Amino acid sequence: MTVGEVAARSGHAPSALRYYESEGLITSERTEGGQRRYDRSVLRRLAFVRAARHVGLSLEEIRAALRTLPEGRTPTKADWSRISRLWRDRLDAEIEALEALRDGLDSCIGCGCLSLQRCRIANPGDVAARAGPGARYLPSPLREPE
Amino acid sequence: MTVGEVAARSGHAPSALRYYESEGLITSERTEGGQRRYDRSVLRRLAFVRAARHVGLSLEEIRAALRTLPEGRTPTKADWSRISRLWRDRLDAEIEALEALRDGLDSCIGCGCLSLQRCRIANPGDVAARAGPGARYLPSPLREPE
DNA sequence: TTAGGAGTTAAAGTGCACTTGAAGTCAAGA
DNA sequence: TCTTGACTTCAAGTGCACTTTAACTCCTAA
Repeated sequence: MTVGEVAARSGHAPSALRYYESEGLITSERTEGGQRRYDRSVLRRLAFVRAARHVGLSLEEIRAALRTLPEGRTPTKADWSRISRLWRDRLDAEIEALEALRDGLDSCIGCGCLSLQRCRIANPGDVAARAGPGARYLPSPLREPE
Repeated sequence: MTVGEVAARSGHAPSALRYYESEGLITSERTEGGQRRYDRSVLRRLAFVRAARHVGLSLEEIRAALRTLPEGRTPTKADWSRISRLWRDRLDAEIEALEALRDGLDSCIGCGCLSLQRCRIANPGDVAARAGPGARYLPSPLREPE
């Protein structure tokens, strides 16, 4: 498949495909003339990339996840499943944080207080405290500013 | 209050305070010598800014929200409450989208399929379709790429 | 064979939300 | 008064994830 075909079928822009390749997320063969030709399997990788982006993973993290795919053989369902199961935890954590924020709204901001010391919304260290060294890539809405 | 004091008490870096002022989110008086002096009310505005950022609002949106505060009089609880009630809808939408994604994981990616045409995770147009012209500022994990 | 749509590269640009740096000024305590 | 830490501005830099541009080459249908 050509870049244009993959772009159309995957929904990623051609420039994004080249970028992903430069970042080591996907690979391609080349024709004599130097044009890219993709294996069908790239579509699944790209689907994974898109889904992972939606879950809030950075390209860095996605690259790390894709690196755990087997080199020689075609990835199986179990391979993809193993990788994507990690998202579950992440999503649960995000949902939990958002729910805490939402419920806090009713009791705290909903009442108009916005107390600086006590309010967990205005001062969400406790809600997002997990965003320590190990949580660099939490999606921005939940990430604690420096 | 000086910049340093506000920074310490609000948790925003001094550079961020200057940036917010340049962006019209907060204001300050000046001393004879040109240094900033802040009113105590700026702390509440900054608390609002921080909370709104956590909810995923852009500075542009926060500025718009702050513009609806009364010019002349001190904002009341009702004023803050009115503004922050909008977040509730946003949070609900986000939580809903994340839950759909999470539940989809179990049935779809959990099984390893990642089907391009049918999978709502790999191809989340239906989940995130709301990210049309009016939803520019959905937090990145839920925003649909162009 | 040839026109022209599709592809190539490297480098620069974009947008957001800031931070950093340089060079200089202010203000408060000793 | 003097020192020194805190402040000032403006411009440039940062990080992520790409997109755009320019100048050029490839490949396929007519």
